Amino acid sequence: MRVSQFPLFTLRGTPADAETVSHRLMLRAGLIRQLTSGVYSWLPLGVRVLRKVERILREELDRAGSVEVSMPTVQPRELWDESGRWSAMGPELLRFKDRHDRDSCLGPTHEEVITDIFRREIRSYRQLPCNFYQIQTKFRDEIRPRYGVMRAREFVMKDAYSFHIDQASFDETYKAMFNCYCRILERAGLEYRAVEADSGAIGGAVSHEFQVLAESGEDSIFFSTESDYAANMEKAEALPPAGERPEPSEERIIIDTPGVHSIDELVQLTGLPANRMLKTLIAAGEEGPVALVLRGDHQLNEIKAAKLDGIESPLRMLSAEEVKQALGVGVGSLGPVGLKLDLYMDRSAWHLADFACGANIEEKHFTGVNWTRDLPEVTSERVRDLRQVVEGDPSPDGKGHLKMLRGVEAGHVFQLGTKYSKSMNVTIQDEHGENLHPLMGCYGFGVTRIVAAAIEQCHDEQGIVWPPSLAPFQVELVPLGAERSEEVRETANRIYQELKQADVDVLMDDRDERPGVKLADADLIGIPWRVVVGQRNLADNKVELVQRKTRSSELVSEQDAMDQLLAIAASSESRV
RNA sequence: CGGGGUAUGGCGCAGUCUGGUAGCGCGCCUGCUUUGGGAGCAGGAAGUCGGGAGUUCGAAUCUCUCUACCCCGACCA
Repeated sequence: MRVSQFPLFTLRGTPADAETVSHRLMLRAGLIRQLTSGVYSWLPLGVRVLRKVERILREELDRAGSVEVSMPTVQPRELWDESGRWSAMGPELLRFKDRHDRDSCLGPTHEEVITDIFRREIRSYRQLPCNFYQIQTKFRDEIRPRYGVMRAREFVMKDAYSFHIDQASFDETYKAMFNCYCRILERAGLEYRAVEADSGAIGGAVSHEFQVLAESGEDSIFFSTESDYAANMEKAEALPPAGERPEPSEERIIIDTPGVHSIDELVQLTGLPANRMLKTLIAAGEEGPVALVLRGDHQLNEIKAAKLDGIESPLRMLSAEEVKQALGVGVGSLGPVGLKLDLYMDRSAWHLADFACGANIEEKHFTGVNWTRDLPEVTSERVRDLRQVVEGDPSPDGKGHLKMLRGVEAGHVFQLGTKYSKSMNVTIQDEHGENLHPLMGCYGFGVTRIVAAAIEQCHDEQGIVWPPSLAPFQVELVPLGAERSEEVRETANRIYQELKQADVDVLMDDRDERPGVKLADADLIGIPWRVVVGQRNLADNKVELVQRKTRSSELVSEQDAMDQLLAIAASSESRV
């Protein structure tokens, strides 16, 4: 393409609203423009990147045995009533009425529709397993869209759904899809980790997220220094501390702690470390408040807490006022001693001896407290893993220690079990003529999001540095001063034609702009290879061949440049 | 939804406190010069100051109200 036919829409300045690198660069490079909150148009250059992503997805999904379909965005309420999600989804589901006053919604995901297709069309176990995917625009009315297309309300997702007669069949497909996602991200040229994830309300033991590593990622992922273990923060298990709990060596004493309402303040006042203190949090329970006791330096993992027996669902922590009202003491002075509530203790908290904690008396704390000696009624029966892991914790598989990285969730694969096949009354006859609810798997991948994630991971001061497989073009041809030099013009046109004939994706910047403008734009839009044709080097029969990633450049003959580019194009992933 | 902000040519902003009829930089258009890292000079186009209501002789500026967008928290591809 020629820029005169394929406008670039690059921006010199930085839009004020864009905070993250990828959002800024996507606007500056002319990939996207915002229409309204969380809703973006894709400009020509951006569309080409989307097509590259989609192409990889289609090839790999086809290879994995998934079959492409296309389902509607507009969906009738009745289907969602069947699955129960019309009421369960909440305001994230964008609802509207059509002209006949029928309730409808824009699909945030397509379990209902695919299940409906399945139950109408599939009758026999002989037709299983089956696996369908689509690449399609989704709408979720996010409370707070942000970071450009990273968390948009309207976005493109690849969603796939599989159906199985038994667990073995599901496991096989799950594994195939897991590997498929690994291949996709490898082909995209991105650094990523597949991590164990919590499957949330959907249930099912198996769930993995595919996290593209990036400093600015919204998710924290933990991995072992010495094994394959990797999990997101919600899921990562905190093991009990090693060894036996030390014996008590201090007397319990009560101290005045005026003005102390937090662990930090207690550390200040007493000089004791936070890891020798307890913090006591109060959650709403089914039969009154429940206390959750953690070590002072640890954070509650709300996903883990939500799964405790007797805890109100969804998890709700009592406000400071509610605590005061229920217990007659402020949140800053709570502790397990003498607390007449159901307790859950974190493993690390349970391992402490001679610790400090609130005395359940306003502005008083204990020091030298010990579980069994001072709290004989509390037993290990209520000890759970409640906290968030931190770097340096032992890996849950017993090998090595945990380190943390930030990631952007690009994909998520998990099992739905019979959630939809039951609620939507889908049955399949097995070989004995028995009717069974098929098992389902579902596999999501953020198409628009991964473009942002790729830029988060692949950029420098000057702009985007596309992995070749995602780049909108393979080669950018930059003639300098073509208006003044017939030789430049002819050489550039010749290279352009030859590359096109060789089926190399080439963009020629044929604008009548100064060299600086063209080169700065070339850096910004990040095409992997650049050929600069200028009078200066043509005098020596040379053109300049530049690699965007390394910024390394060499002066070569036109023929050498062609040979190198054709070799690169042939070996890389970057053809459309 | 709670908390905090912003709204003035295409983009980024000043002007608002202290009311007097809109300005700067970039971009855009024309011409001349320049031409290997975001050119120079000259000329030019472009704004119902987010909407509505009010106060006032007079409102971008003061008051009320509505709306949109952004940032911080819970959701998720």
